[in-house]
Amino acid sequence: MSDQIRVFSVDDHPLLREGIAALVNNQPDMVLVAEASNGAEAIQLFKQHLPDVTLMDLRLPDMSGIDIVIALRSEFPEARIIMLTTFEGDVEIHRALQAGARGYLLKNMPPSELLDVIRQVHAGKKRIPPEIASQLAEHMSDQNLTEREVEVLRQVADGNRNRDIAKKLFISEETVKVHIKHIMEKLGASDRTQAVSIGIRRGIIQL
Amino acid sequence: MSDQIRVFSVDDHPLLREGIAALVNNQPDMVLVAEASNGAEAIQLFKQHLPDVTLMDLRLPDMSGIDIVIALRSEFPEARIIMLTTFEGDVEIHRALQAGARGYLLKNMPPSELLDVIRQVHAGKKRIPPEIASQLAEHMSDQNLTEREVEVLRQVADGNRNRDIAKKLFISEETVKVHIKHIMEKLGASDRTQAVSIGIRRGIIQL
DNA sequence: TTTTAAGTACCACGATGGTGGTACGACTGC
DNA sequence: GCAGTCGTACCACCATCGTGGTACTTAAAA
Repeated sequence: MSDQIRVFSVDDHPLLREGIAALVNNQPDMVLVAEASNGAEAIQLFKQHLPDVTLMDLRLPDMSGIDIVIALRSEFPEARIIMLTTFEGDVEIHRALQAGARGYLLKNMPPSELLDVIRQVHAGKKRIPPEIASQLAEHMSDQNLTEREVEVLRQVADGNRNRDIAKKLFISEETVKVHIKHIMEKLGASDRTQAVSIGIRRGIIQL
Repeated sequence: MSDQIRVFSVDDHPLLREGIAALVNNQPDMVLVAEASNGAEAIQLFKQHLPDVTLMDLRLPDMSGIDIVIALRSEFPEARIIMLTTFEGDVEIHRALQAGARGYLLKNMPPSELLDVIRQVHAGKKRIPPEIASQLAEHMSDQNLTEREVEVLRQVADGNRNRDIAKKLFISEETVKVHIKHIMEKLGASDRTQAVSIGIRRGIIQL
C-alpha cells in the first residue's frame, strides 16, 4: 500500500539497525526502505529512495550526522529527519536541530516512543522532548564556543601547555590564554581541566 | 530441539535488544530465552532460565555489568558470559574478563561476528580479540590506578584545586600532589588535564 | 620474615596557569 | 555608519601546579 511511512535508517551499529528494522517492519503503517552505515551511503541512498522519515545517528564514523542533515536539507528542504543519540545533554543535538532535524531521541528510549516520534514527524509535527527544548533555549542564551575556542580546547585536552598550543596554532601564548579564559567562562569551569571534562561531557570535543 | 544454544541478553537499550533478538532467533541453532534491562532483572532471570550464553552490556543503569558477572559466576562458575561495549579501549573490559567473562565484543561489530562469538563461547572457547588480549597484557604490566588515585582523579576532573581535594579527602595538599604525580606517570599524561582526558577515554572515570 | 605497594607527609624551587586590565583590525548585521 | 563579535596581542601580578627529593606506617604478598 502506498500510504505506508517509508523509513530510512542511518547508523553505524548493525545491531541497532537490525532492531530498528525489526521494529519498523512490524508496524502495519511503516516500512523500512533502506539502511546506511555511513555518510556517503546515507546521501546516496536518500536520493535513491526519497524516504518519508530518516532516522539518523548523530555520530557516524566518516562524518557527523549534522553535516549529513545539512547536505540533505540543502537539496531536499522538506526532508524529515529524526536524530538518534546515545548521550543525553549532547550539545551536538542543538546544532542538528538548527540544521533542520525535526526530532530527537535517545537510543535508550522504549521502542514505542520511537514509533510515536516517527508518526508525528511524518505528520509534519516537530517532536523535541520538552527538556531538550528548554535546554535549547538555555544554550541559546548560553554562549557556544567558537570554532577557534573548540580548537584550543582540543589542544588543552591533549595536555598541551599554552606555549605549545600557541606554536601549533601560530598565535601568541597570550592569545591562547585569552581563548582559554573565554572557554572557561562559557562553560562555567574553574580551570582548564574542568573545561575539558565539561567539553567531553557535552560532546564539544570527542573522546 | 534441545541442542539449540539458549541465549540471554542484558542491555538497557531496547532497540539493541530488539536487534539481538531478531538476529539470534533467525539462527536455526540458537534461541533467545530471556532479556533483561538492568542488573536485578539480569540476576533473577539468569537463575530462572540458566542460559547457555549470556550477552551482557558493560554499562547498565543500576550497576556495572562487571558486578553482575561477579555475582553470577560466584553462584554459577560455569556461566558463559560475553561482554558488549560501545567503547574501544574501555578499561572496564579488563576487569570484566578478570571477573570471568568469556568473550568481548564491540557493539559496532557486524552481526556475523556476534554469532561466531556466541557459538565459540558456547563451545567452551574463550573469544577475546587479539588486540584486546595484547592490551590486556599491556595493561597488566601497565600500572592500574589505585582506588585512591581514581578518587583523586575524579576530583581533578571536577575542577578542584589540590587544596580543595585535600580538604575533601582529609589528607594534606602534599599528598594530593603525590597522588596526582603517580596518576600522571601511570597514564602517561603530561599534566592533570591530559590525565583527565585519558581517564575519561579509558573509562576510569565516567562522563 | 623480608619485601613490596599504598597511602600518608614535608620541603623548596622553578614552571605554568589564571585574572584583570586595555587595545586594534576584520567582519557582520542593523 | 555603528554596534557587536571574533581573533589577535601585550602586560603585571599572584595562585597553582609539577618535580625531585626523603621518610614513616600499614597491610599484603612472597
